[in-house]
Amino acid sequence: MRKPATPSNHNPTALLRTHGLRVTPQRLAVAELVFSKPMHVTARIVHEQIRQNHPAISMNTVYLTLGQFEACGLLKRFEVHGNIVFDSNTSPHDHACCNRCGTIIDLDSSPSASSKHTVQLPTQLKPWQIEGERRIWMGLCPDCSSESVL
Amino acid sequence: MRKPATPSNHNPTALLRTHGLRVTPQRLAVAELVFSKPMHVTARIVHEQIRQNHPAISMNTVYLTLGQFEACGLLKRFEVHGNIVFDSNTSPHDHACCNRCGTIIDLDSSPSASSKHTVQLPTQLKPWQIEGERRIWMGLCPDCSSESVL
DNA sequence: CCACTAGATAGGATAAATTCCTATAAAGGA
DNA sequence: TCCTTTATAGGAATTTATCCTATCTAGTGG
Ligand SMILES: [Mn+2]
Ligand SMILES: [Mn+2]
Ligand SMILES: [Zn+2]
Ligand SMILES: [Zn+2]
Repeated sequence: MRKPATPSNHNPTALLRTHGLRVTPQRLAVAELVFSKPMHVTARIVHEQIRQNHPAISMNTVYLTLGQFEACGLLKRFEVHGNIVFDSNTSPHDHACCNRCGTIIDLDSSPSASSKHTVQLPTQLKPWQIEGERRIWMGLCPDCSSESVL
Repeated sequence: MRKPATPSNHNPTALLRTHGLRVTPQRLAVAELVFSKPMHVTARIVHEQIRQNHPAISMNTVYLTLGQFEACGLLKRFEVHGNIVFDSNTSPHDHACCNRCGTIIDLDSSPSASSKHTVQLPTQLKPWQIEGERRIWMGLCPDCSSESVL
């Protein structure tokens, strides 16, 4: 039995090729990082991480690469506290963000997540061409919440 | 019968005094603008508007003033497309934002808006200290939607 | 009506995030 | 290996928001 031909998300090289992106060391490094597991990253964080192995990688490349991954549908972009955050979990879900430490967590979809989207579209948005919906809970995470009591 | 003693929202001077803010020409001008009706404004927009009558007003003053109004509970702050937006409608409600022209509209609260908050708090957020929840629908407004077809 | 003081303002410096520009480098196909 | 297209690094430019400070003033009390 041979390996399946379908490129796996765990094979960054194949993933890039599948989406018509040239396989460069920088792009590969970013892919290996952000697709290793579901995560929320900013360009700055990616840059800091990648620089450990690619000291010369530029912010520009990081921005371009993340933007391309988004264009391919491999990442979703949202904003929190004025920063652009890229999410490698591309299925629809809500977030909670800690106002103090910046931690962002995924919220499990409600039981009827998919139906919710169609059912709960507000009447006023009928004439709109809605592309997406974003819900963020703001507050203090358990750690910061307990610290603030001290 | 005399005028009621309760300061009205339509009397910016009284509104400022009520909240312990000195009545300066700049502050008054900002108050007259943002409290004249429900609106969504950025510091830049407020600055441009106020400058028509107060050519020397600084962005710093605008930022400070809007921040103070927020601290008083007279404005709510949220973000969209990386910009800070101040909302003079302080009751809880969702928004829709046009990705092309930037228009922001208020969405009528769902029938059980208040109960929704307690009922729908995700289980995962039990250990959190939630301060608020933001929901934004992104897409194209009717105008931009029809233009994009042409 | 005047003087005093806490608070407000203008303007400039600073900071941070993102985009733009361009010459050079390199991936991948011929 | 050569060639064309695309990617990259680095820096400039833009944008937004905050910080700093000297000056000014609203409101208070004399
Ligand atoms: Mn997520
Ligand atoms: Mn609103
Ligand atoms: Zn936290
Ligand atoms: Zn529009």
